[in-house]
Amino acid sequence: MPELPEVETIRKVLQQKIKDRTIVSVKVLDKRIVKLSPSIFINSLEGQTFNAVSRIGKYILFTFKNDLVLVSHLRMEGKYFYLSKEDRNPPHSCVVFYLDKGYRLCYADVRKFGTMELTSVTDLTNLASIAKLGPEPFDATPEYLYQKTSATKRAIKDVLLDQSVLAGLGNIYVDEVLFLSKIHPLTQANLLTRNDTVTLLKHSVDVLNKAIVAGGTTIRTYQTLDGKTGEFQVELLAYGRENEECYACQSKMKKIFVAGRGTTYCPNCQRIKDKPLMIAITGMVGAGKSSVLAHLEKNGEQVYDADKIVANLYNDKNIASLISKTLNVDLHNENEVIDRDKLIKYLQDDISNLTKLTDIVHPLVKKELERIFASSNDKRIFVEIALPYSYRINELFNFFIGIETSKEKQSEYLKIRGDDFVIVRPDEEYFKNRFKLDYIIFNDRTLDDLYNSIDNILHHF
DNA sequence: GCGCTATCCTGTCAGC
DNA sequence: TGCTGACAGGATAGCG
Repeated sequence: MPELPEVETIRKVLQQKIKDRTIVSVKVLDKRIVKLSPSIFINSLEGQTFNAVSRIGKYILFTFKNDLVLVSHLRMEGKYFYLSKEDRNPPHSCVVFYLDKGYRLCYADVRKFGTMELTSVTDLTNLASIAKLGPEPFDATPEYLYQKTSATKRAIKDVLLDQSVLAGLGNIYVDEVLFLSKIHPLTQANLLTRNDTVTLLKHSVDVLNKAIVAGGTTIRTYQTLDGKTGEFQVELLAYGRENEECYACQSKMKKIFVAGRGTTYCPNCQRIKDKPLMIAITGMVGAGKSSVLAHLEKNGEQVYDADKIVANLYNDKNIASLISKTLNVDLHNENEVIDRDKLIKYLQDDISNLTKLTDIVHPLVKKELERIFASSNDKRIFVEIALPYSYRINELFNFFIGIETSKEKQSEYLKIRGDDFVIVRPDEEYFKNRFKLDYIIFNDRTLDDLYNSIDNILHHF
């Protein structure tokens, strides 16, 4: 996934290898890469001599001695190989440039996302892909960035990825820049201050410069055409560090999806301004989640119970109708809301019905929690939720507290409650995701001990 | 016009 | 062991 530092590293090596070399012939092995007729592409390039290799944003520009420019974008997996007579073309070769003295410049692209276009030096800035590029972070001013961010409500991560705003940053470096700037990736761009844009630009320039010195970042398959890999991955502070400790505060790094991109951030260092912290209280069935929630509420905290949200959904006529219609089964009672007895029977008839139901209900719970989050003025919100990791509901939460108890205590509790048959799945789910939790409380003593344990955690938020 | 999502594409890996 | 589906993400088309 080459971004500006990787492209710059590749450009430097290309410049050394192919300057003043002449293209004897060209073979287009995959037409999808070349954005014009292959025959025109080939005829235009044969006999041309490379003059310089430059770069704008993530685009590589091969300039020839007759004013022609080959504009190449590597997208996700594009690579150049400089090969001698004896070397075989690498797998997934798409375009081969046969050079003088028997050498070849080969473009290979596993996923065929890369592009090649032809233009002239004079028309370069009119080429659509180049014309819309914003300045690189090295050339942008805080005033420019502030003008761009204040004009949109999009998430700041989305804006920084937009090449028409700033050219050169991609998913990896945006995560790094936001981490260093202590800005949450989902922060609405128009809520940033001018000082924030100063910080963002400063860190953008710093990160890109450091990565260029390190020869780029090798996450998956990136390498330069002389086979070297980048070294910046060892310096990454955020990208790809989900569930690892934040280098600044030791909180567990979280992963969410922003603008369809995997995004890693620190929930403690990168908080959304003026928005509450969302803290999930999860854990084993019968371990004391509800007691913890009641204790927090008594102490003036804002609390919600996901089970109550579900119960409210079942009592909503529109939702009840949607559930019955989607599942194609009558679950109404005479008041047109969900009938609990019918629902339990429906679930007992076929265990796979549970998944069908949660496919409808869990996204609605997520929506309701999003609404609560968006409209709240509280400092923090606690939500008791048995399955926070399904349907990406976890993306709403900054921290997770797990409550556990001994098997003996749990069975005692379940005997009193008398419904242990439904409990297996939540506990399985809980233990599957246990390693992602920020705090775990083991509750096998008194209620006061449980309350003390939760109170001791609160000062972290 | 803005904001969001699907699409392109294939190797890799986790889960069953 | 082998199959399936999710995921990786830069750029863009298309939809509401």
